[in-house]
Amino acid sequence: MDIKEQLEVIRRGAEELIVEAELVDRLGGGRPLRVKAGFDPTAPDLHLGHTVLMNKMRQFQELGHQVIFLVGDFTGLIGDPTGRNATRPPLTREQIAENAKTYQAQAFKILDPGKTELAFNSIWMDKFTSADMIKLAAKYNVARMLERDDFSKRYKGGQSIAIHEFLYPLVQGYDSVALKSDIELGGTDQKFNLLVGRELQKDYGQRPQCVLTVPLLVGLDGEKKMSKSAGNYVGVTESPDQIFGKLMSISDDLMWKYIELLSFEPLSTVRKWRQDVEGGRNPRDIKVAFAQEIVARFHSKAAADKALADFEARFRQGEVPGDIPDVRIAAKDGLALSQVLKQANLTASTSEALRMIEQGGVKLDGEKVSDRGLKLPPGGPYVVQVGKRKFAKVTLS
RNA sequence: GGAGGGGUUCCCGAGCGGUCAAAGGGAUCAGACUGUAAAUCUGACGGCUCUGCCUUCGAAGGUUCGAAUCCUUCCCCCUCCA
Repeated sequence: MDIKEQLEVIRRGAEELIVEAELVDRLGGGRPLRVKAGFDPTAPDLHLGHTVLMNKMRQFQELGHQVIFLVGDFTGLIGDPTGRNATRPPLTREQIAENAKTYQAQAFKILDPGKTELAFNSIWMDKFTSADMIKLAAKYNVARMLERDDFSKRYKGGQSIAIHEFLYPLVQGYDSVALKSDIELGGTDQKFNLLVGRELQKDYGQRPQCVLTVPLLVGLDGEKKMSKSAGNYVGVTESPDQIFGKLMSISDDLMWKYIELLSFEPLSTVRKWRQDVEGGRNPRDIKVAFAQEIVARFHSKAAADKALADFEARFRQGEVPGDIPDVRIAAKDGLALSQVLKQANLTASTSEALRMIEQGGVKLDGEKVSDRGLKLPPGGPYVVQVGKRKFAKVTLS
């Protein structure tokens, strides 16, 4: 592939490339580039937002470059201050080892293990002496550190910045020296740290790496960035039905952003999709194809087909899904439906159950229930449904 | 150390003695519609043994027939000055 085409792939969905001319020069060098991406093993629960960066790594692999998956096991001991307004508590070695393992298992669903160099920065950092550390620290200064937005905010706000937090960007930058990286990838929030790598490489007599940042994936709500705490995420270990359903729930507009950052389909295909939709094709079709691709990536093609079939059956035909939980409730004399809903965990409270009935959101054996005082005699199983998504097969005994 | 502002239901944010389970917005959930768990519209949105009752407005006391609203003490945030 020529350099121009490579660049187009590299820029896909990317936020910023520093410096393009330098990268072009390296691509023309005829050897595979060393592509570094670091992972802080703090969050073992990966969601699609985390995979944006991995997808970019994969693209580099497909272009024939050498990708380095760097686990920041040493840096994890420091605690990355990025985006924080308070000092982050460091992890223990055991926690880090555990998290790193989970990380890798998920990462290789995207990356080609054969083309991935796994690195741990503890390998060189553990050998670092105090003198080495001071030498490293001497290469940067406080004013430049305070250029970083989160540091300067905390500094101005009179909040504490521990000295060790300054070391994080330095160590991350030194990793680039140790790995002799040609280009480092990271989220936009990592830009400062990535640039430190450039400076340090220069100081250590290396050619400074290029920097490519990718945007943070927007969550399902289309507003905040995807994160577990905001509840707007799709976890890579979630069930096929859930991944599929959640992706179908994103708005037609947001869909394009997701496809750009998450799909492996070539750009030419994506362009065609856009044209099709502009020409009147139902965006739902594209969304389905995309959702299937993602489910297949983390589960299997078969799971993706099944997720689609279940989805259509349930939402298009209003059918009851096959695998609904069985619930047994001890009630010899029968039980009010509102109580059944609550005890089967279909609603959070009795009040909510009554509301659902009043609003016509409850079905019993496929029939809409309108009597809020309805009492079920003992027996069953009753197929109880709340809304479109919550089901239970209830037996009273 | 000094001066001031504030803590309200999941979040933001009104209320400032009764008409307050507490405006409005967001989120969420349900219904309608549909091409989808898109968009749009409608409704609900503390709990319960549900035409009533119980618990909530930083915490604990107090005043009052009656307090989220007034008083006291305490805890926690924020802004400015030194």
